[in-house]
Amino acid sequence: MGPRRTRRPTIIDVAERAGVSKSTAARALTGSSNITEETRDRVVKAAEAVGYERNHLAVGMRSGRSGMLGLVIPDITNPFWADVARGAQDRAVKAGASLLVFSSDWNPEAEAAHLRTLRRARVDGAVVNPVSDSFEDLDRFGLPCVFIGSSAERFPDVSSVGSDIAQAVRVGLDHLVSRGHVTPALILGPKSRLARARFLRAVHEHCVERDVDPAVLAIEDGEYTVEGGREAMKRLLAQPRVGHLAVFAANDMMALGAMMAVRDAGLDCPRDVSILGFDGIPSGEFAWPGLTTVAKPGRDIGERAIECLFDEIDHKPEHRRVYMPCRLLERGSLADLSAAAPKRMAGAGRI
Amino acid sequence: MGPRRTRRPTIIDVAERAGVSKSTAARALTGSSNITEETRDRVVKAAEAVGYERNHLAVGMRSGRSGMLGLVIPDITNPFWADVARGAQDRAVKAGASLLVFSSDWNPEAEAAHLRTLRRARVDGAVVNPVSDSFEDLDRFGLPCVFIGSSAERFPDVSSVGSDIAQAVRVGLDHLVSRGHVTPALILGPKSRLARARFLRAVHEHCVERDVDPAVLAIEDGEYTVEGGREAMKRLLAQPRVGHLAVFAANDMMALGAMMAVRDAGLDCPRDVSILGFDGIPSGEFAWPGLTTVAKPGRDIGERAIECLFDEIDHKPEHRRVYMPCRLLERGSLADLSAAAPKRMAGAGRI
DNA sequence: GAAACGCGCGGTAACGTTCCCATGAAGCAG
DNA sequence: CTGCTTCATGGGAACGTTACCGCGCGTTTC
Repeated sequence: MGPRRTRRPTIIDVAERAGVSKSTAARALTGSSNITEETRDRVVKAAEAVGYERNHLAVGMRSGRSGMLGLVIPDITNPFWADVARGAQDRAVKAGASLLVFSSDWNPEAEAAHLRTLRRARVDGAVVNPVSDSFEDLDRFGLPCVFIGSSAERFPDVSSVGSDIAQAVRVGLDHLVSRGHVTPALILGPKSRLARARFLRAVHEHCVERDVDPAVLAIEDGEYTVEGGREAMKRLLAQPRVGHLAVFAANDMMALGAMMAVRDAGLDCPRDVSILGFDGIPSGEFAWPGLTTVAKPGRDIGERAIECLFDEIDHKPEHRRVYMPCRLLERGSLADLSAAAPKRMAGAGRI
Repeated sequence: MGPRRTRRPTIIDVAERAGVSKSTAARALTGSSNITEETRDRVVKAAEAVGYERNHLAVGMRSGRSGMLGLVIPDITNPFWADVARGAQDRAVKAGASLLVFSSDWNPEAEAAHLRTLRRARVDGAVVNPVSDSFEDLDRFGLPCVFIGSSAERFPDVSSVGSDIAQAVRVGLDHLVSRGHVTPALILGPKSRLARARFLRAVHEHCVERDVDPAVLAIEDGEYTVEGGREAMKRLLAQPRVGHLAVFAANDMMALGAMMAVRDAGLDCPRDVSILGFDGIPSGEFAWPGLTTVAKPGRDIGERAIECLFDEIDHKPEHRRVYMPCRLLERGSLADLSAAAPKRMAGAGRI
């Protein structure tokens, strides 16, 4: 930027200008004791005068703490992970640390490469959404580490932060029931995914509590994408049914895809079909109708993960597993079939 | 992670194990010349055996290049900036560098603080979307720097990368015209914004070329938000008009808000009103109808900015101002009123 | 056959910081 | 007045790496 690209002032420059040794200058600047108030003043003034800025590289070398943290997520472009990154960033900045952010694209090799880079950069620790199945790569990391997400459960020795799926499913189902949808159909992810099993287990538990036979729930699987949701919904609509259909999708993208399928079939959401999503991506707000969904607290998860990482770095092994609560984001994709409020629906239709 | 948190091996450990001096080990590992193939092999083997990983902090100290770059954007949560960040990230990784990412929240003080942090971290340079109006903070940065975005034009001495607004407006207007909308209304941002003036100037130029009087175009202003767009569209709809209304919004959020206003008024998009957006945010895909828009190449901008930054770092002052072309993202929010293809419209309605 | 040269390698300094220890002065008690 | 403690300060080492210089050996060149 500026025309001059000159040598940056070091603590020695400061010391010379203040007429003290570099040891004294360092003491003054780090705020340690055993120093005259007058000397400290002189040093601080000198530092300002020459525009001194502590060299974090050198500090890192000397102290073994670089003040940098790593974040490895699948894709910063994905709104959920952007949210996580933002939370992590804010928390790191608050503690005076910097964040090195990497996207792995769900690719184990890229993940391993990024972890290597982080190690070489001498980060103090890292927050990772593990995509690799092999314990190998991740265990080799050898630095303080906190995992994010459901897949983290494969690694019992590592602290992890994630959303509370059981609670989220409960919130979603409670809302569905309160709107009169007692036996919603489910659109789930591929059978290979751990998250699917957890989701389904939570649904079963909820059903048992409410004396509903889980077997009556229609279930369709699909990829965690718009297309996957669209296809799954097509199959659901092809099944014989009476009256209103309610669907709980395990992912907002699938929910949006399902919404498209409803439109494709010439039906209306929420009049004919109610859709509940899961994630809380911003796109859901602009769909028509707005997608009602159970929102994961991405930002909180990011913040919390960094906090756990600090504990890990300081060898305070307190929380090993943190599950953050999700909350309902009510928009317009659910019909209200409950006996308590049929007027609202009817009214809306007739005005 | 692992139970052991032991000292990391240094190049000296490698040298000892290979039975050479650390100079030789360094030569072998940096791939420089003047070394026997056999010795190099021995050193490399030794390095692998002890699990050696070069300490980038030390390298940075010695060489004055930390291999780290900074990225300061308003908000990583914003899809456009996430896209930029992703591009920057990928390009940095490709060059073996790491990216320190910060969000400024359009707050000049936060921006200044982040720039200070980057300087202390000894990054080799930074890519910044400048929010501060004052040249002061930014000029003080004193490191190689590339700006992103239209506001960068306030700083003539700094390289910048942005989208080519003139070209984008042209693409948008050409598409509108090709669909039979010759005199679209405009929804623009606040008068205070630089981007507004640029947008409007491009529209005028286009009109002059096509012998259209720019004065006939209806214009409404609003904040760059959904609500701003909604209000602006309300005002447009309140004006007397005959037949179909076409609108070019200067921002996707505003366009989505406009779409809502159309629905609020009991009208249909694209039957009664056509809407063209500008940005290319993913949410536009899930709106109904899908939002046709002129997409900014966020990822390319990020990549290109990092490339410029490398040039800046290497003192190759080649491109000072780079404008990246935008492209049309055709979805469903435009009616086709052109004489050339009325069959498609009619056909779609009758089948 | 001696000088010159190239090449592989080792020793050392330096990057900027902080921590430990030594030094000397001042204060204080015996 | 002496011996002890206290305290501000300075000197030096160390963190891990690489660049520079010099040394010895083998090869080439009149």
